[in-house]
Amino acid sequence: MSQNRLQLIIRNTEEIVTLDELRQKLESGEQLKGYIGFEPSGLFHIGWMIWAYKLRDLVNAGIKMNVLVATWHAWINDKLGGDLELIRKAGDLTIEILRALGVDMSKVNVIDAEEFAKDKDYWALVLKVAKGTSLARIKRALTIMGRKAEEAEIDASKLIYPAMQVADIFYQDLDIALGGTDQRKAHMLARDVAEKLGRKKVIAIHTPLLVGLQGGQRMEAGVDRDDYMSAIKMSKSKPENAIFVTDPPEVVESKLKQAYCPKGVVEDNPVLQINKYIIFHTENPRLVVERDPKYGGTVVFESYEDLERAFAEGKLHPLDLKAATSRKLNEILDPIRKSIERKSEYVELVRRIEKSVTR
RNA sequence: CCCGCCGUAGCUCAGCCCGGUAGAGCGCCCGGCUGUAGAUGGGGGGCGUGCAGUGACCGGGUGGUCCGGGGUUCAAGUCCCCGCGGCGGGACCA
Repeated sequence: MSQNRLQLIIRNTEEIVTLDELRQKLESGEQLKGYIGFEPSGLFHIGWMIWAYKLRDLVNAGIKMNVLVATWHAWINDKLGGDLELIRKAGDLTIEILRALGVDMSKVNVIDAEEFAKDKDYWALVLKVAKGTSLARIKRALTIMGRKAEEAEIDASKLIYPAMQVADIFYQDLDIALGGTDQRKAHMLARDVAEKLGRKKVIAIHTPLLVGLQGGQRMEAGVDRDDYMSAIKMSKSKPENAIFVTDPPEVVESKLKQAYCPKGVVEDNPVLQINKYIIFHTENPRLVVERDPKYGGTVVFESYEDLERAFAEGKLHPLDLKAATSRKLNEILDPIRKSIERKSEYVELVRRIEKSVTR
């Protein structure tokens, strides 16, 4: 039984830090607490489904999960034009989509980061964390440092961000922190500082990240304004880099059609990755490729490995792969779209967020 | 979590590679130096004492669980293993 729980927790993850600790905690039989934080920075893109499914797994494995709606954090990172009200709403929408994705939200504790910010003890923790590390270490944990951060204008609040992330974890007194591998730095900082402050050392569970549709860059919800401007300048027909769960079927189709997917190339191939991390992670992990008999006829892949091999060997044409992927992905997204469309306020909200991100 | 560097006197570090009596600089303490106080006829000087001051100065002195625990060896700061602590870097993608 506990073996099954462990399997449920670790399947489809990129890494567990550490597996031994997780195994021990599970065996201890105590009620474990975990969390995932997300920045309401735009629409829910399909890359987020990876951690959403993992959240579902953790809930089903009996872990008491908190979902932290990181409104302040998003605000610090200038998301959605720094409009805190809109950030809050985007958070609500995300929660709604998690529900639609099959996460049992009745068992999940949704927390607004603003609740933390109201408590002076929280800020005391932030300071203690800051005291327990070095400036160099904090800078290293800065996610935005990745890009052209050297020149980028960076206000001082962004230096506080990592300390807040660590304080978030301590404040909730967690056993498990869930996130994409981009959260690794923050989680590791939390583990290091935990030793110093005599706090619980969280187990970090990291899910893989999806590359953007153009390959290379990661699928990012809040498309950078400058990037976007230069993108539309260069070419009007250039597809956006991400597929959102709220995209209509034909948009999904057209985005995928234009996605980076050279024949036989596996590396950084977004279409393959969608199969690997989403389609083959569902309860129905198979891909049906319908083809004209003159191209070899319909094939069914029962495992991602088979699919990748066929593609690498050139036995599967990118167009066929894209078509099949669109069909399957739309099948998966359909119930989510429907549940959002049922409420006109959400439809309106999607439109607003869309505008705000890209403007 | 992974990798690397570091941990030796109060402080900054050398010594470790190549095993054989633990070092330097700074600091600290004592003195050298300057000033000053002090019942006696006046004046001068010396010494001792107290107090104060002073220097990239000169003497003299003070300095150590060599991070901890094992191991190898006749002998460990030095070599090997396991830890702890500090720092820096890495960690999907760029």
